[in-house]
Amino acid sequence: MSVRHSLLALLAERPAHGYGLKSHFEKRTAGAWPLNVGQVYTTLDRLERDGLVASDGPPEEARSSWRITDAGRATLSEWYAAAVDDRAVRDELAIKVLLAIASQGVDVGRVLQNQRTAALERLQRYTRNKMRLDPVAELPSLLLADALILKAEAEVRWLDLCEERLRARDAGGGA
Amino acid sequence: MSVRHSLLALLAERPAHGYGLKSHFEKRTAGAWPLNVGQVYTTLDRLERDGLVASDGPPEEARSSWRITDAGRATLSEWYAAAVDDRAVRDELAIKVLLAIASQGVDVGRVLQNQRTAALERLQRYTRNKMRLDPVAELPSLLLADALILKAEAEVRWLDLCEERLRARDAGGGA
DNA sequence: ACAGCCATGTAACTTGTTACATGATTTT
DNA sequence: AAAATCATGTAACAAGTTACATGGCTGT
Repeated sequence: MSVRHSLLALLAERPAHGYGLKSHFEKRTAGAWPLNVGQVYTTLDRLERDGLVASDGPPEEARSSWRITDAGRATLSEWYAAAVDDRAVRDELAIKVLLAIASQGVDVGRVLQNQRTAALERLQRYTRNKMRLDPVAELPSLLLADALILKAEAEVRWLDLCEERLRARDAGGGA
Repeated sequence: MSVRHSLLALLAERPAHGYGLKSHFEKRTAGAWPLNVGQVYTTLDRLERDGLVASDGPPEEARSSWRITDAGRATLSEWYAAAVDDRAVRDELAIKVLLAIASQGVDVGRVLQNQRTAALERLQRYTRNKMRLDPVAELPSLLLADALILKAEAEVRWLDLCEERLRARDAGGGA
């Protein structure tokens, strides 16, 4: 529900029209996650349906301006107050590896290596990019880079752990 | 697309019926992500529509058995070969923090602290649970615990970094 | 004039997900 | 006999996403 809540967050600061929200979202998230404009309009419709936003003047004005409602502010507060729970979302990598391990005929080592290579590439890319950032003027981009780097590092570490534990099992784990 | 591909992976080993797939999935993923049975049936219908699975004998038999098709095996191979890309999925925590930072009237410190507390709780829970596991008999559960722990640790570290950088900015960053 | 961005909107679709109705089989 | 588990399936919906049609405005 990132898009929904993000639009609420942006509208809580000031009213805006659809296209503006797209730009704002992308600026705020440092361009990491592009947002199709169409999705802004569909999401706004759904937010309006749920009473969380309202359009200011669609009758006369060409581009209607959207504003957040009280209910919208309440929903937004809940979002900010609630912690994001990783386990609520299925971890595709973990699932894939666990399935690969238990399956016959799947080259687990290959899967792990592929993923490891990709994660290392990302890691390099993020790190290279991070160096070019100004820590004060580009704080959001910097924090984002930190997040992506830490996640990629954790991923590499996990993949290494998987290989290690599998080697241990295949070596003498059963003897 | 975890569920779709997971069902393909399970059917690649042996044909099964809907309810069996639910149990297999949950066993394989160490019970971390429960799967509503209804979703298995809807997903199977969609996989059949796409020609990736086929039902064996729905005419006479009460419970039809599903098997994977050649196209299904091809799709599965692609899935195993392709690396999961973190950035393809919007990172709700990162988005929330970035929006909070740029918004006036949002207590960023509170957001960070809430999330940190929740992450530490998870970390403790996962660690406690991990200790009870047998490294050879419960390898999947162990790997899963590793994954969740590493992710939670990375999250805590990132939240600390955020606080640190924000303090630095608010202290003398602009002077 | 033309390219490119600003701007709105809709139709169609995907995956995920739940709630509900229904019944067979197994265990206690 | 009752409770639990096994088993199938459908209806409805949420959220995300894209492709397309359409037009205004701006700078070259």
